[in-house]
Amino acid sequence: MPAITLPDGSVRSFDGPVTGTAIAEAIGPGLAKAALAMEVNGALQDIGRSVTEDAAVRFITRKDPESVEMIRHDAAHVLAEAVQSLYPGTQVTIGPSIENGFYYDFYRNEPFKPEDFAAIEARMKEIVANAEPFVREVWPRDKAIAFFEEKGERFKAELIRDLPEDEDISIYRQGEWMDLCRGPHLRNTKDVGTAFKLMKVAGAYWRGDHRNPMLTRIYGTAWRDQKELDAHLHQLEEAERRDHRRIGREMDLFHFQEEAVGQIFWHHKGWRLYCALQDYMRRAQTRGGYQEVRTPQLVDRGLWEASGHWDKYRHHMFVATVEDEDKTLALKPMNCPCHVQIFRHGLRSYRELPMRMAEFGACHRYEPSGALHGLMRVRGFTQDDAHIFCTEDQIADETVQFVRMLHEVYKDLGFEHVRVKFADRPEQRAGSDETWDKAESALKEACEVAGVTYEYNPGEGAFYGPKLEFVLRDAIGRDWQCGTLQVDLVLPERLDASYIGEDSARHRPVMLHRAILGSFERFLGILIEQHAGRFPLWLAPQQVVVASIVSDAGAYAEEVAAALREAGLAAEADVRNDKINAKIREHSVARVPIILVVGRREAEERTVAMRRLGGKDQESFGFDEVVARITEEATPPDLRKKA
RNA sequence: GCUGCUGUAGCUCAGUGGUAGAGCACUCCCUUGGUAAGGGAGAGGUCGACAGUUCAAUCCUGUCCAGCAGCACCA
Repeated sequence: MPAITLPDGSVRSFDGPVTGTAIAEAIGPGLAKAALAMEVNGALQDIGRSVTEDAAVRFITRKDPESVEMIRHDAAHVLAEAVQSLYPGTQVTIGPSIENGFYYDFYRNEPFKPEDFAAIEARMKEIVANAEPFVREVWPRDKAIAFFEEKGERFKAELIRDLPEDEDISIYRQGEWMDLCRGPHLRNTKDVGTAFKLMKVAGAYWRGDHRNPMLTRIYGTAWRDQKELDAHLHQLEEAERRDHRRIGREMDLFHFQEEAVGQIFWHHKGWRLYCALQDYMRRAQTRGGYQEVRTPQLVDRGLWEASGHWDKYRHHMFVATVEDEDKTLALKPMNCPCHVQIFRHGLRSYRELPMRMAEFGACHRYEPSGALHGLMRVRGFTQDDAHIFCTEDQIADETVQFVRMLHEVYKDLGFEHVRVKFADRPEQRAGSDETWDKAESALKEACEVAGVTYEYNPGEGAFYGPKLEFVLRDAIGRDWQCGTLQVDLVLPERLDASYIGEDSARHRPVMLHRAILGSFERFLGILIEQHAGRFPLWLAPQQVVVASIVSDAGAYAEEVAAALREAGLAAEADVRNDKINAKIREHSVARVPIILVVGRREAEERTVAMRRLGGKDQESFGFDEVVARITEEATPPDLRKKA
C-alpha cells in the first residue's frame, strides 16, 4: 500500500507496487511525458522501477540538473554500442559521466583516431533515433560472468567478479546491446538527445593503475540541448584563446627550449611581471611579520635523508656530484629542511615564537615528462614559501592570520572566489597515528577559530601532516589549487628542531608550511589566463607606449616616455615611420593598456591623447597631468590602500 | 613514465622520393599619414637528431629528443 509523498507535500496512495511511470501518469500527462527518471527517498532510479513502500518521490525532467548527468552516462552507453557495432572485437570496460561530458574506455589493438568520430557519431545518432528502451535486468553473478567471458569481454567479467557479494548484478539492455551497469538510466536512447559531440581520444590505464594495460578512451561532451552544447564549445574556445603559452609568446613574456626542459626563459617583459608580483608578495609578507631568508640550492643528500625526502622522492630529485669530492648533493626540491637549519642555528627561545620564516625558494623537481605543461607544471620553480615555527597553542592564531592574508592577496590579484579543502592523512605517511590525530584536530580547531568552512579531501594530506588547500576560481570558471597550509609535527622531530620554553626545558616547535601563490611560475600562468593578458596597469609588463603620428612629434614622444620612465613606469616611445593605425594595432595586439598618441598638435600644446586598450575614445591631458594620473593608477593595490 | 598525435623560416602553416614555399614579423627604400594592418624591395631554412632502405630521403622504416592531449604522478 505505498503512499507516495511528492515534493509539494501531497501524498498519493497506490494499491500495490507501482512504477515511476505509473505514478507520473497518475499525476498528469505532461509530467508523464517529461519525466526521465525519479528520485526515491533521495536516490536516483530508473522511472520504470517499482516503488513498493511508502516513499518520497521526485521526478527528474530535462529541467533538473540531475538529468544532464544521466544524459552523459547514457551517451556513454550509446557510444559503446556504436563503437562495438562499427568495430567488432573491441572490448568494453567502463564509461562514466564526467564534468561536461562522458568517456568510455575501450580495449582494442588499434587505437581510435579523431577521423573515426564522424562515423561513430553518425551511428550514435541512429541509435538515439531508434529510441531503444533501457531495460534493467538482474542476473545471477555466474551467468553474468559466463556471458561476458563468452563474448570475450574479459574486463567486464573482471569487474563483475570484483563486485561485492551482496550487490545485484544489474545489466542494462538497449535493443540488442547490453552492458553491466549500476544505473540509473533514462527511459530510452532517444532521451539522450543529439547535443553531444565526441571530443578526443586518449590513453588511460585500466582501473587507473599504470601497471595495467592501456586502454583507448574516447571523450565526448553532452548537454541537454544544442544551446548548452554551443555554449560549452564556446567556453573551450575562450580557454584556448586565453592559453598562457600562447599569450606568453604573443606578449613576448617567456619561452621554453629543449636545452632546459621544464624550465623557463623569462624575457624582459615577463620578468617585469614576475618582479611586480614578487615585490607585491614581499610587501605582504613584511606586513605579516615574516622574516625573509635565502637558503642554498645544492644541499648534501644527508639532509634529505634525515628529512625523509631522499627515501620517498629521490627519483624526482636532481642529483649533483663533483669529480674531486666524494659527496652527493641534490638541488633542493623544497625549502623546509633548509629553514629548519636556520631555526636550529643557535638556541631558540619560546619568546621568538611564532617565527615566520619566508623564502622565495627556487626549487627543482624532476617532474615526469608527461606532467610538464607551460608555466603550470615545470621542473624549476619558485615557491612563495614560508614556515612558521610555533607552539601548538599558536596554531589557531597563525591560521587566522594566514587565512586573512591569503584572502587579501587573492582579492588584490583579482580572485574573489576561494574554496578550502581539508586534506587528511594519506596512506603512506610519516609519524604515528597519535601525532596525526593531534595535527588534524589542531588544524580543524584552527579552521573553526578562523571561521573557515571547508570540504574534505580524504587521504590527500602531505606525508608529514594534514593540510588546507585553497582553491580559487578564475574568470571563466576554472578552479586552481594555489594556497596551502600544512601542520607538521614530524619534520621538527626528524630534523631535531627545538626551543627553550618558559620552563627552561627543550620543546619541539610545530611547523606550519604555507604558501599563498604556490609557485610564482604557475600563478603567473593562472594570472595570464585570468586576465587573458590584459593585466591591470600595475601588473602590465609594458604599461604605456607613446606613439608619434608624424616624425616632427618624435622628440616630444621620447620626452613623454622618458618622463614616465622617470616616474617608474614601463613606458616606451614608438617613433617608427609607420601610420598611427598600424602602431595602434600593433600595441593593441600586444595588450599594452595605455597608448598615448602625440602628433604635431600635442607637441605644440605639450599634451597627449590617451587611448585605453580596446577603447574607442580618447582623452586629452597635459604633460604633467598624464604622468601623475598614470603613476597613480599604476600603484599596486596594497600601496594604494595605505595612501 | 604510459598511450596516441605532432615536429618545415622568429610566429602560423602549405608542400614534394630528385636538397623547399605562403602570410605575418624582420631589414632597406618610398610614404609624414590623427586612433586596430599604406606601398615596394630584400634577407631568412642541415625540413627536430641519429641510423637504415634507395642511384637519390625533408618525404619511407627504426631509434632517440622535444612539444601537444589524456592517463598516472605532484613533498
